[in-house]
Amino acid sequence: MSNTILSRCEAKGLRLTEQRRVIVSVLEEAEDHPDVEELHRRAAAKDQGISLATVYRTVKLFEERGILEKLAFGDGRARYEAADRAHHDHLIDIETGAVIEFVDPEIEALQKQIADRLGYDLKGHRFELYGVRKKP
Amino acid sequence: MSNTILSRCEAKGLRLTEQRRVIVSVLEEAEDHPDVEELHRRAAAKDQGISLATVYRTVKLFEERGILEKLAFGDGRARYEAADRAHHDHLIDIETGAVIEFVDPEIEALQKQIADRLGYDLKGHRFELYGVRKKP
DNA sequence: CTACATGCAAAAAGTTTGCCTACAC
DNA sequence: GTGTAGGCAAACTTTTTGCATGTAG
Repeated sequence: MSNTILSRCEAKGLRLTEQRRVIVSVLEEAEDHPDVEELHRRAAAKDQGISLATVYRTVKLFEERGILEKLAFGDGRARYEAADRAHHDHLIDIETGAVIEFVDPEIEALQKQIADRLGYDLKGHRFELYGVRKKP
Repeated sequence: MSNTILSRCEAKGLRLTEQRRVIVSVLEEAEDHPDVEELHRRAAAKDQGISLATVYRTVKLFEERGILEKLAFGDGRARYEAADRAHHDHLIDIETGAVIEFVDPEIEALQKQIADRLGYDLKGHRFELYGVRKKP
């Protein structure tokens, strides 16, 4: 089974306009966590006519449909990443804003235990650590 | 040693104006995670003349001085809590926005291990889990 | 053909700032 | 008395929305 953002859009019956295809390709290619303006910049580089409003409407739609996840890292901007990726967590550098992804099997297991204890289901959960780079 | 927000303001030599005293008392009394508008509402209820701009300036100042921590839970608003409280983490209910605080010694230890491995110092770190309440 | 998506510009919502007055120290 | 804080309103930033037009299915 294909797990691309595009295939998930098709599976949900979303209308595949030119603009959405471009935004999807930008998302597929992104290896970082661009905010909406950055997504727009990259999309507009591929296809001039895309408006910022369309990018906002598209990421919001994709989030509602479970295709993207919205992240909030404390600066005032929303960031998005594909929701179907293997689960991972984030370490955010307080000073530079850099985001490091990591996976730790033990912390994954603990997350489930804690959520269970509190009566919660970790649908779309994530783990965010905020720190500063150690001086060597 | 007293660890109230007020005593930390004094320790940092901050000028204690009437408005700051009121905002501090609102923060001391808060058991939830009010956003800035809600802080302003509560502060204005105690002392009419406090402006929203002052609340913004005050929480920003307190954050810079390490007295408060800024939280971002995905809605577009900043929330603050006292930075000197015993460390704890947050479980955020995706559907209702409710925030549950919890502490787990194992996850605390793992956080430090992971940060160490990645070369980070967990200054002002926190742990946020996003989930949905289980249907019974 | 028709419902839905887009562009543009205006409006909202949240936050910051300039300027002048007021007050803590 | 002096430098810093506050009030007010304007500005800024991020996000949403109304409306007329375009287009995917």
